[in-house]
Amino acid sequence: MNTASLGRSPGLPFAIEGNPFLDTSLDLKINSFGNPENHNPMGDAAREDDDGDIRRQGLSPKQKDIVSVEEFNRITAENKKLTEMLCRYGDLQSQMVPRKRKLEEYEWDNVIKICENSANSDEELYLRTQESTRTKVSRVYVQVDPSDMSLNVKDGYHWRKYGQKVTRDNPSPRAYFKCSFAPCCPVKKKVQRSVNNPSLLVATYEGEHNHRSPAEPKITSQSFTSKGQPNPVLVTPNPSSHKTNFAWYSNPIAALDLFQSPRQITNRLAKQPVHETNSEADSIKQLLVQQMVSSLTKDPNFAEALVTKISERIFEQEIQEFV
DNA sequence: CGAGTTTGACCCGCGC
DNA sequence: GCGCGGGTCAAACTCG
Repeated sequence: MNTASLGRSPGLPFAIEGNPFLDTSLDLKINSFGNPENHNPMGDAAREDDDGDIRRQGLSPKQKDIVSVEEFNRITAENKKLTEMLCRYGDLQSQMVPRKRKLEEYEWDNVIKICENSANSDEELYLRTQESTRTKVSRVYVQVDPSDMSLNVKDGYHWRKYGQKVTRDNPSPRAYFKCSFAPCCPVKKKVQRSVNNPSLLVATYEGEHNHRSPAEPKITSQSFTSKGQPNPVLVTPNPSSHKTNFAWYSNPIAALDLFQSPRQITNRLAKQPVHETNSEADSIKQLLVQQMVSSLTKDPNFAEALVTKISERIFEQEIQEFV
């Protein structure tokens, strides 16, 4: 079973998809977290197992050597902790089912509106990752200035362009890049303008980086407030480079503040027209879902922050309805 | 001078 | 086998 078939986990707004910015160990935890049938500490080889939990007996002798007992125990404990977090989330969510709409729906709608609403920045970045089967393939959508004809997607990595082609289904040329940060990094990416929206760059990443990100994009702390207008702005590693809206991708905890209360979002939706196509909206939803999932596994503070944020929302909603 | 880009040629898989 | 189209190579070129 590959991650592409996971879809959303039952009861959760989470979809597991490929992510060029995630390291392998994180993908392991995401798979385990998103679907119990995908516990897989060894990647593709162990993924062939049809059994449920991580089971060392499902691994080859060589794989058993690689996966130490300590590592296995550590992952198991980590998964248990994450499962508990999920249970807490599920309990909280179940309390909200009688509502007209579930919190998650409000949240996703809000994320879409935020994307639409940040058009004043130099570049807007909203991402969608699209998991392929064995090789990591993910897709990133970057909205840029339509007058900017370059096919440059700033994602923190260093790329060397090795080719450009005009494809049949799109009049815009497709640029081919290889990761040049590490000499033997196998990751490639293709960048091409969307055929439907020339201001949208579509970057397709293939493979996984075998090195750490040279510099994770950072966001300004004031870009996110739970009260004010969210305006995610990226401060790239190079201060002289462009600002990019890369925010919830690089700081998911801050992105939690993007989730507004249902009432706030309803007001927001009433004021703003929807420009997004359904597919693009889904892309953004999946992006944020993935971001949240990855952060849930990667950052121990994120799970607590998520639970806290949901609790706050429930409390806030109760207060509003009481008033 | 080194690193990155451009661009025509070439390779290869696929459908007919 | 042939043509098509996507992907890659590599020499020439550009730029800092």
